[in-house]
Amino acid sequence: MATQSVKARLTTAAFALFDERGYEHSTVDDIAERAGDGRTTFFRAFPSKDDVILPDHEVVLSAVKARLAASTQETALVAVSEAARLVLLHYLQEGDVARSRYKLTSSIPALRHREVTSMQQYQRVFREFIHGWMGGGSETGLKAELMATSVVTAHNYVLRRWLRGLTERPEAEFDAAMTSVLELFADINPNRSAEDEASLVIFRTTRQLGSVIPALRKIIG
Amino acid sequence: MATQSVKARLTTAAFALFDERGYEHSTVDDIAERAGDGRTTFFRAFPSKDDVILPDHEVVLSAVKARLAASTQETALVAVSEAARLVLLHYLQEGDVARSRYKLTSSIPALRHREVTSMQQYQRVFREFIHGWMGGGSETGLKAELMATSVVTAHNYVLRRWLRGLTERPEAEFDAAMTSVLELFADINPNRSAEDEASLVIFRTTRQLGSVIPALRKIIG
DNA sequence: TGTCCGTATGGTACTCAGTACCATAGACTT
DNA sequence: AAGTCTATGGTACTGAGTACCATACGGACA
Repeated sequence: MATQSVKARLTTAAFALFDERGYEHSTVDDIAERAGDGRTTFFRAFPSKDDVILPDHEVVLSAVKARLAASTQETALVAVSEAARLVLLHYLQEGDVARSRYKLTSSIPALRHREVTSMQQYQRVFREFIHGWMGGGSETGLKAELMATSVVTAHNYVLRRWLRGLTERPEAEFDAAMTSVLELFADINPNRSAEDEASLVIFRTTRQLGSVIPALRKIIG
Repeated sequence: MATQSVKARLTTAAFALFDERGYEHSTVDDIAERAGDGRTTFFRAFPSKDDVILPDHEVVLSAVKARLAASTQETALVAVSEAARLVLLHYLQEGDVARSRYKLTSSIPALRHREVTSMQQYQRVFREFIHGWMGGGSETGLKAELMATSVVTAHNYVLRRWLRGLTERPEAEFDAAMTSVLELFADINPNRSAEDEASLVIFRTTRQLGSVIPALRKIIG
């Protein structure tokens, strides 16, 4: 065990104890002792007891930031989608650990708070990135925020379905969810130019087609 | 002061102390003492130290639930909008108290967590209501969640602008924000029937209008 | 080999939030 | 007047989080 890193040792010890006795009945002393470390070492590795259930949050968050930073103005939306995908993939790779965590965060308020906070951090990163992509003006502030929360919400929705065992194809569902989110905001894509696209909008009206066509012809010219 | 309720006494004492010494340097003992109460009384009024910052969260949350419950299938969207408005109005009525809280939640992580949690609770109420309105099927789960988060996000966006002193007309901005959110989701309104509305969709194409009209005429009949 | 130094770790003592339990003071009933 | 119910205060305890100190380990250098 001494070959593992401090964080890894403490994390496995903590998950084992939480599983055996529950979260509240496992003290930080217990966790440190089972890991063969001192209490002080625990608090050096994790700022608080809660943080042991999301041991590599910082790493994933950095990966998200890096993925976003590596994009251009044209590939921004792809970057957003793939950055969110990174988070999902991390959970999928964790497998049973992610499931154990889900059990804990579902039942212990303190841990749910911790998880919500981490999601807020992702959301903030996405919001700032999207707002910057839109130019950063005050008139796009709300739209950027709506888009960021929607991306995170879609991610969480698919993640939760997978954690509950409701889907065998989380990645496919994620892609579908992300597509529908991006479609929702498609009209505010600042890269879309009127010239190089064949946009098409349909109105249905109670008026006869013949009475509308002259006006249409006048508009299109 | 003895005429005030326990909660009110403790709240004013807490805000005063937080303002003087800061949150971390005000212990629960200090707050209770200044309010003229015992420490036990504090924890009977508030489940934790954090909660003193949102003393009537439960009341507002109940009001939101009540407003939603008092709606019909047809007035659901109005109810959502007005329920969210209730939350905003409560903050506006608080005035400087809301501003003091904003200063605290902006700088103290523990209090920010507390506020985020309360917003999550609103979001949950909206999500369940909207999902029920949509029929509760699994195919509408994501849409309901997106809509609920968007409503809360729009509310928070306007609220934060007001808290920062960026707007003199928070209610008008709220209405505008809520309108744009509801427009965003307008196509998934389950009450909309094809018969009694004049829907209109426009496509722009590179083809000449004359070459498209025959096909259009064929469709509309 | 011995000394020096920076770093990682463990231990101790303290503050304070949160819980459990008990005692008492009013208020209201019968 | 006795009894009961509720609100409150007090005391003692657990455990998270912090500050500080001591020591052990490992490499650099003489």
